[in-house]
Amino acid sequence: MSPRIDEQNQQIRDARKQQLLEAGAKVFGERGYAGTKVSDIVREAQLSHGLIYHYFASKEDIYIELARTAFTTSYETIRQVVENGGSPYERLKELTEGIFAHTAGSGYFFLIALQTNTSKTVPEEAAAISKEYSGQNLQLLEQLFREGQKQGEFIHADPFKQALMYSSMLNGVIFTRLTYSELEDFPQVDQILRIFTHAREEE
Amino acid sequence: MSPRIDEQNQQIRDARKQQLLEAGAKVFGERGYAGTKVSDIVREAQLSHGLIYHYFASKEDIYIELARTAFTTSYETIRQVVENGGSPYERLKELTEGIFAHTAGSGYFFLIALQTNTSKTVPEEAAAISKEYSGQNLQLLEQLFREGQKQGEFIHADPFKQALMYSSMLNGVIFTRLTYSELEDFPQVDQILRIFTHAREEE
DNA sequence: TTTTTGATTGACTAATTAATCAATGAATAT
DNA sequence: ATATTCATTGATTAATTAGTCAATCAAAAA
Repeated sequence: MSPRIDEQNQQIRDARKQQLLEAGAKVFGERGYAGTKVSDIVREAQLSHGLIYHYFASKEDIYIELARTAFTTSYETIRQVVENGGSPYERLKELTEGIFAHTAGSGYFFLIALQTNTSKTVPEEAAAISKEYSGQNLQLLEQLFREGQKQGEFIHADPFKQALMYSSMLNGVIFTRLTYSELEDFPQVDQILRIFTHAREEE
Repeated sequence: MSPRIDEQNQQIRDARKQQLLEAGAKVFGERGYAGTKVSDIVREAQLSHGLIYHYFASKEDIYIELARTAFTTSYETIRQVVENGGSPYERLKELTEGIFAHTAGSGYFFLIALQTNTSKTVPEEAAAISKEYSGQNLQLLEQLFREGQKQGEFIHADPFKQALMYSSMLNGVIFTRLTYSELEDFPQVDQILRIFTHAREEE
């Protein structure tokens, strides 16, 4: 009776949706929400214009789903490392290296998170998600800095500001690296972390 | 014969153009090129929709003029400080403090320069200007790091990468500060510059 | 082979936004 | 007062882009 069984249809649907999300991540990341046309996404995905509306209600909808993914994964990444064992410095280093490794090839989800955080033109719901998670991420980092200061590994300074400084710096460096992707050994994690630690000549 | 003398007309024209450029800087900075409507600019400037086309050929045109201003002034700022007297560290510190002071209230020109550098949706001519000046700015910084390393003030590392690191970090921090503008004493310039100097406990 | 179901297409419509232009307004010399 | 010139307006047109939908296609059961 059915030309395809449900499971097969589900597989097709999953694959197409994934294809559209990946294409969306790329073009939204590169061109921003307002700068991206629906036609850009479907061209990247090599699908027809109409099909995107079979899987998403609107351009806003696909962006919101991407933003949600970006924030939940970044939060989980940070939480896992921060709640890990090891000294605060070790955890901060592991986190930093992990983030750089993760954004090495394509930082599209990073870019989506960043623009969702900062742009006034993203869908309202995405901005709301961003606000929620950004605060949580900062709290995790703040706690890490607090511990590191208590244990004497980190210099004393307002932990919240240190968390802000850390994420600012990360944003800046990752952003730059997406432009100069051919550079090897950029950035040097140890060098960056010197901002937060006590003086010591080289590692 | 003439209802207004040329000089008067010129004054009016100058004032209006300035008004539109300031409004444009604000909304382009906040919303990006693609996210900005011509109606956003004229609303901000409190002028009629039609008038913007009396002073600029197109939305692209006004953006290009803003981008040019952003890049020429940033280049001049950097050049002046870098070619100043003082040790490399002193000059780097002066530059950094100057940039933070300059972008304290509204960093609209900073934001325009940044997005012109990184977005794929800005007018082609603006992107060309950006490419030219960004390279020049980096060269100035690279030279400063080279000198600082020669004189022993700065740690040894590829001067180009240090210049990139410096500008990345600046971008990240200024960006963050535009969101958290209520923060006092953020960032601490001395703390940032520790990335580039030899170990020493506090200043 | 035929039928059925749901994915897929792309021409079409609707909505948004850039750009135009005929009409108006404000200031000043005559 | 009137005439002149140029800045200014906003309704209108043009161009772009989001979203729709009737028709088509592909795969498998009957």
